[in-house]
Amino acid sequence: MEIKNDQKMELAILEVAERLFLEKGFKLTSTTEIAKQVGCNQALVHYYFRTKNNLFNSIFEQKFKLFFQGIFEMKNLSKLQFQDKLKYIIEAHFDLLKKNPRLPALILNELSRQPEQVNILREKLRKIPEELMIEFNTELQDEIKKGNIRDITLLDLIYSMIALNVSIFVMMPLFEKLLTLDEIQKEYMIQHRKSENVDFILKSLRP
Amino acid sequence: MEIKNDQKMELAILEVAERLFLEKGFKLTSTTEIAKQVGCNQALVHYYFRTKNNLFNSIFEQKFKLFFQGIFEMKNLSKLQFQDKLKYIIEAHFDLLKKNPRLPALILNELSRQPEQVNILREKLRKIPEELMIEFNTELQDEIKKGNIRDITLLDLIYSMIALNVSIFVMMPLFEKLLTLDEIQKEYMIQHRKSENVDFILKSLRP
DNA sequence: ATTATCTATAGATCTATAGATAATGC
DNA sequence: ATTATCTATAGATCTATAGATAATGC
Repeated sequence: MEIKNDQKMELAILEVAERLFLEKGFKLTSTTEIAKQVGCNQALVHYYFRTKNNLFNSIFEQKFKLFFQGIFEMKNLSKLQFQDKLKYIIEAHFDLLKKNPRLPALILNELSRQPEQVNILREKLRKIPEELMIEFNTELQDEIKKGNIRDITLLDLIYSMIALNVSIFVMMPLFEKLLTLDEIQKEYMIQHRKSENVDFILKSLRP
Repeated sequence: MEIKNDQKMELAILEVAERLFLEKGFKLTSTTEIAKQVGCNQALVHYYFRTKNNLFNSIFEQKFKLFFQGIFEMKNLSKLQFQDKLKYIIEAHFDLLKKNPRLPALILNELSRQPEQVNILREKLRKIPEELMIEFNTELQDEIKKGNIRDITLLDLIYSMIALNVSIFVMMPLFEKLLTLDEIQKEYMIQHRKSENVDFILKSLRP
């Protein structure tokens, strides 16, 4: 159907698989359907990746890393004052989710499969945000001492951010079904949520 | 294996099915496994419910109602002042989730199946909380006018409550895997989260 | 020669039903 | 007689592989 010349077949399989795995999760995605949507036969999927598990893992690992390291990837924010920095982080986190709206659901649903895999991921996680978290935490404690924000632990703050940010994307499919939203309404809701989350958190942190 | 005399078989099937559907969702739960865990043969599951869909729906509908009407079921709270009432509602919602920790995931994952079902559920939803929401909303607007809390819409407030409350239960399986929590740590986290959510919301609502 | 793609198929599911047998209620 | 339970099986998947054929790189 499509023109898939050269060595692009492997990439095409990866692309379709990524989309389907994000949509339906591991078990509900069949190599048969992947092949159908790619436009090749089902055996070819196994030719390149041998097992469905391999195919899934090569996608999942990369997405998993993206999700978690993205949280604390604050580049050159050192000049900003704390409130603005926090606002920037919340918004960056939100934007990351907006670009990968089905990612949280995938991680939450699929991490229970494969207990061995969890250990590898745990290690990968541990390395990434350690220094950044410590750095940000000292800043947070400074601001609390200075009386600029109320007393709160970094973990409680992060939880609130993740909960508020992730929820809109996790619940959006439900809203779409129940409220029959069109694209414009959906986009509006998402934009509103972004500013509202920042506002809600900053207001809660007032001394 | 177990003693299943009398007409208790149907109930036994429902119980096991409920647990498995909540654990694994519709498609990943087989009538074969339900039967195995009940201790009967697979045909019996179909004898009582004919199709797997029927079995699922009879469970899902009831759970779905439970989840949504629970949010606004504030009994004799009229005497309390607004802040305390809000605290009570947040905690009641949290407790409901604690009793049904896998329910949100089920609803989020399974509502996409069966578009016909959605309409029925939408109707059921519409009736329940209408008056309660209006009543609570006027109270909210009163408090804002009196200057007791900052300006916020009811929907934004409800979103924050649901997002903060639901997230801990949706994310808990992930935490358990990644942080290898035992039951005591888990219970502690949940209790902490309950009081923290109330605190976070009330602090954010200060004028 | 090697690599990519295809056809065909074995072996595991899983749902739903048909038809036999056991248990129960008059 | 009716209802509950069982055995057996048809028909749909689905994953993974074997083996044939086509395409590509020297």
